[in-house]
Amino acid sequence: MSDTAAPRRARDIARAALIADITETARRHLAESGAPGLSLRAVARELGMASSAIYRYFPSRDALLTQLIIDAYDALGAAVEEREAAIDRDDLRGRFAAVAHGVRDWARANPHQYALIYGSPVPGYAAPEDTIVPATRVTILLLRLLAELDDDDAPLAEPHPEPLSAPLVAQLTALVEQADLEIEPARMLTGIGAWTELYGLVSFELFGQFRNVFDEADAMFAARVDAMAARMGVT
Amino acid sequence: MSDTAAPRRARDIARAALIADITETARRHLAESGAPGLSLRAVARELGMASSAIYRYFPSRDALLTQLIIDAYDALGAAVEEREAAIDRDDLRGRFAAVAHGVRDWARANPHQYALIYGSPVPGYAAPEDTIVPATRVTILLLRLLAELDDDDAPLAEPHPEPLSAPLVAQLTALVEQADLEIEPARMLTGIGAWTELYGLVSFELFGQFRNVFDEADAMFAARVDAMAARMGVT
DNA sequence: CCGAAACGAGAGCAGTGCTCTCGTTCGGTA
DNA sequence: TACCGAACGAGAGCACTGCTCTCGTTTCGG
Repeated sequence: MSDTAAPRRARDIARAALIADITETARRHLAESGAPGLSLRAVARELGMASSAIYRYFPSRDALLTQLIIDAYDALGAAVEEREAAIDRDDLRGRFAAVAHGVRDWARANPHQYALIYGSPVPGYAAPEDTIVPATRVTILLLRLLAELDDDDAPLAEPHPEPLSAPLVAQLTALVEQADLEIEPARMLTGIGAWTELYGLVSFELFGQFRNVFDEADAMFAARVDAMAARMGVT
Repeated sequence: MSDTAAPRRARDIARAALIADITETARRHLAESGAPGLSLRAVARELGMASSAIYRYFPSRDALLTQLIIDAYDALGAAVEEREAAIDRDDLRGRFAAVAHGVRDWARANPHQYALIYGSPVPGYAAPEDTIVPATRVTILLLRLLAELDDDDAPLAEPHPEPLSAPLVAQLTALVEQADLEIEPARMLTGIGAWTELYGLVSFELFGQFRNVFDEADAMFAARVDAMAARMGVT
């Protein structure tokens, strides 16, 4: 998947194909039963191989889960990027809405994969480096939007009663520089707020926190997305 | 715990004490190893009893988890209520900040319990009715705040480019009536946004989504709480 | 062509949730 | 008070898990 070395020898091709089969089967099991229900033995059984043979391809169950996490981040990123790319570049409001609704729609269509990447982490499990790049795909879309808003000098519409403290401004500017963009600190902070509210809404809906509160959350979500965009300065 | 029938007979007292012992031990294991690592057999072992004996008191592992969920909601609710109650009633901003920081501080002190109630739900597990009342304790504090703001006619400071749709207004007013309070729909919606952003921030921080982004989130969190309060009309 | 690496299968270990059975102990009632 | 059923604790056992180790077999490169 992330292997850059081109498989030359026949055995390597077979190996890559089998790895793909394993991840594909595992992904299907994950989609049906969730991460806790993902059983290495069940995957092996479905593929008609001994459970021990799986360990020739994945050193542990965690390694398999890591692959699924990367795949999930990539699938989410691809889905959202595609929706955002279909919007007119000048329509900043439409682009933000595309990102927000893209995240929600993908999450509702793939709840277990969403839970895998945005739910509670497995206690003993430390996310390896391989996961951080695909994890940023959606974030980057939002950051670009913020940068374009900054270009336009779009007026922020979120009140900050207290001026931002110097250390916080330093943190925010460091983040912006790290992304190689130009976004004023206050807008960056507002954007982070929108980012977290977005995932808060989706998580609440998917994890059942809106049960008996918003059994139908479409209108509420759309209105919140509207408000978030306005706060960031999208007209 | 939630038993209202007073234990009279000696056996009932012993039974209640043993149930308390089991939940206490389980809670400790949960705090150390997280929900997936909670083992009925390990709890039994520590209590010096056969694993099968646990089933005299909890019909299943899920039932034990349910008890822990209720306890976690209650612990969070109690912690936040205490902090909020210590603030001058007229200081609405201080009260909101107390709730927000109370949630975050409790979550950071009890990450596994927080994950248990606000993380990804266990796939096969359906939250029983017993959990919904303790789950609302923090929410009720926020709703009361919103109602007081409404009393004061505090001006909302969140832009809503699109007027709220009629069905959404209906949903919101239904929610407000259900809580037996008076809150105008737009403020209710803004409050829900703050509620979700609050938990989004805490979840992101605890679940590692802020790794390499905000390794130190105190200032950012405080600033966001400030902004949320301002949006709802807290001066 | 031959040896080393890769591979698949099977047995096995330690652990899990849960069930069933079998004695024991307790406690309300006759 | 004597008794009988309910509550109880322990142990064995089932089906399952992740993971390891061994032992033949297949494959492929020097």
